[in-house]
Amino acid sequence: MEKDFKRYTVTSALPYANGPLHIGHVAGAYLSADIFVRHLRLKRKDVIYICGSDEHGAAITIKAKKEGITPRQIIDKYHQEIKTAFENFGISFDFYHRTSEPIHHDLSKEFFLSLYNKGEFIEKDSDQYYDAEFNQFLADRYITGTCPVCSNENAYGDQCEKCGTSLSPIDLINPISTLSGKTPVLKSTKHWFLPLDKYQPWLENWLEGKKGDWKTNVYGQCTSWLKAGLQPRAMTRDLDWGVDVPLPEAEGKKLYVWLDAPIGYISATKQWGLDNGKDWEKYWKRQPDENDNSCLIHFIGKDNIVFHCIIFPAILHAHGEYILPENVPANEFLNLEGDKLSTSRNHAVWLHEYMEDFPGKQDELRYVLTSILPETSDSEFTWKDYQARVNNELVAILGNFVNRVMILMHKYFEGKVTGASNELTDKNLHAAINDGYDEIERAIESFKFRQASAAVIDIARMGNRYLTENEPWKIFSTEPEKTREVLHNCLHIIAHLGVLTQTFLPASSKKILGMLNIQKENWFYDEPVIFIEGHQLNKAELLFEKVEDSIIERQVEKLKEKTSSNQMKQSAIPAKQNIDYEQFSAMDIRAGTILEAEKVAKTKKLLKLLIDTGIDQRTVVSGIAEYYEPENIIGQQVSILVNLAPREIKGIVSQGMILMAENSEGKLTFVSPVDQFAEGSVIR
RNA sequence: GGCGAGGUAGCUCAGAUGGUUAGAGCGCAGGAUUCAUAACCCUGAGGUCACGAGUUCAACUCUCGUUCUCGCUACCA
Repeated sequence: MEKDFKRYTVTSALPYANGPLHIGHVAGAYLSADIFVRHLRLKRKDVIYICGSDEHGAAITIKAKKEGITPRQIIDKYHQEIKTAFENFGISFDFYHRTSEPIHHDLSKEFFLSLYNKGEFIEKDSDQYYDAEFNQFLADRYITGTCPVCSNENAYGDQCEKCGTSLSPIDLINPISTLSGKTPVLKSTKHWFLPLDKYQPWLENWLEGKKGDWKTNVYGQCTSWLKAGLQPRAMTRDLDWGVDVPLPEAEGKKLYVWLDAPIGYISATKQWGLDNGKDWEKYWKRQPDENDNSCLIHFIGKDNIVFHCIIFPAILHAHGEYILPENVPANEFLNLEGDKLSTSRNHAVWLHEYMEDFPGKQDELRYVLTSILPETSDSEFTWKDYQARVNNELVAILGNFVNRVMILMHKYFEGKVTGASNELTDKNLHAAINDGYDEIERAIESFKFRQASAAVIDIARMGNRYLTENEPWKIFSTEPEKTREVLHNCLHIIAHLGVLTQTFLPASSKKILGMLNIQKENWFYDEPVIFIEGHQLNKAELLFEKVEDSIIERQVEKLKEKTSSNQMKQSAIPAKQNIDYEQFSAMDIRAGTILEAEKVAKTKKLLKLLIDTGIDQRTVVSGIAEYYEPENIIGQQVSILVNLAPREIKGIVSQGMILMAENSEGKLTFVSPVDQFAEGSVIR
């Protein structure tokens, strides 16, 4: 950020209100943003930090349906849970809103109408399934049917979860509405598309200007999309949950969740403005004088890059009145104990569970996560690392330094600051602290939060060194005044640590300032550190506690239990509908043997197999290349469905299907006779 | 397969525009010390900077190729 902005509008990705928060979310989009805004506030900048729950979209209605409750109940539950978790963790939003509020619906509609009236949308009619009984169009996920590829009877309209094929509802054989259980009818429906291709030249030009300024991972991802060529994208959906499309001819239609979600940043700001008597438009709209524009920064995870760097800017541009993001410092992903974080596998450290297990220790987690933020590439959280960082850095460096000084002050001077104490008398310390502030400021403003956090600890490290070099405990009996001076210098260092930790470790900062007996809501960077004559310090208390091995072991154990118990649960997916014997016997499954196997060119998963079925030798294309090497499966006996209609895959006609067993992680293994049986043996 | 990001000490990671002996923290070894939560402080060992070519007086840093990891996308029984 070269330019000095008058105002800052900072957002973090809206969490989706269908589940709780885990440390991956925090490390992705919230912690760095929180440090960033806390820093700007201490510089007395005009900054607002906005976020809220994203409460629309099909996934929420599906979840509600599954649990037999309303979408409203789902979002109320998770909105509250998420909001509380953020508060406990010390994420300092100026406003945390939710997209189900009327003000958001109104603004989203206004936004849509504005684009509509400018003629920015392309209207397109297409045939979609319609449930006559429920009198509504069916979103892809509301249709199930037989997958044309793998014959799975429970494939969804957008995807077959068994074989992973991306589908369109039209592809399904025997489509069934999940609402009425009846066969839906095809009916023409109109949708409004945003012609992203039309904005491509403008986007290219705009993004070109961000080269070198934006992180390479973000910029690279954007150019990757532009290179592929942008397509018009539907901004409306046939859904019953979301923001109504504000057109008379669009009854029963809702705005696409990715249109309304980012507008949520704006509507939240609007509500904040109303509540606080502020002019929200100054934070979002282009001002008559360009230098008066607010600096818009989106903090997100890398999965959101395309929406925040391409689609939303295109929308803002099309609207015309709004500012565009100055930067989108997306983080990569955080892994956990050698594996990806996974909500479905329950492989996660949930924020609310951490707060229960480690009450009052939010700063410890904040510190560890800040130290390992996935700023340039994926990074990894392990409990052992958590323990090491807390014990070796927070306890041993920062906490220990403060404690040493406080104890010495009380031991020698009854905790009272007297004599020359207004200023730091050691020039080297003074210079080093100033350098520290500069480094921290530079690092934060170029989104290098790990470096900034380390710089704070370095100041404490310097304090420890200063203490050992001057050894006040040795010289007290002979040079009490020198002792006093050394300790007072240390107090200045502690005060500066109290100032600096406000951004990173807000709760600990309060403790530090409390020990120094300084009452201040905020300690701005430009306020001097001065102790007046006779200033009485409070009692020393420990800032951080050592983390014992047993605590870490328990957490690691807990993680293993959760993951494995979840796998057990997942292995028991519910049974499908009953079929009669005739349907079963219609399938002709035989024992066969793989004669030849080779990778299908230009694919990752496909193997082309030649199978001896006893009846004949035939070619089958199978998506098992990720689990089997071609040369290792020659001679492998398999079960093969021989009377499946042939299908052309990648230009090869696949005649039949190999039966595979699949676990919850999608791993595949052959299903074959236990004993070697002759080719062509019937399986039933 | 296409595209993007990344592969730097045992571990986690830094290393603008190419330039003398490649850095930090942790871990490890040794020393010093006792004010402190056996913490602090000092010293040291440890890397052919994924691999192979090329450009250059000079490459971790630029170009090309190979390979591995992650992501997006395609294909997917």
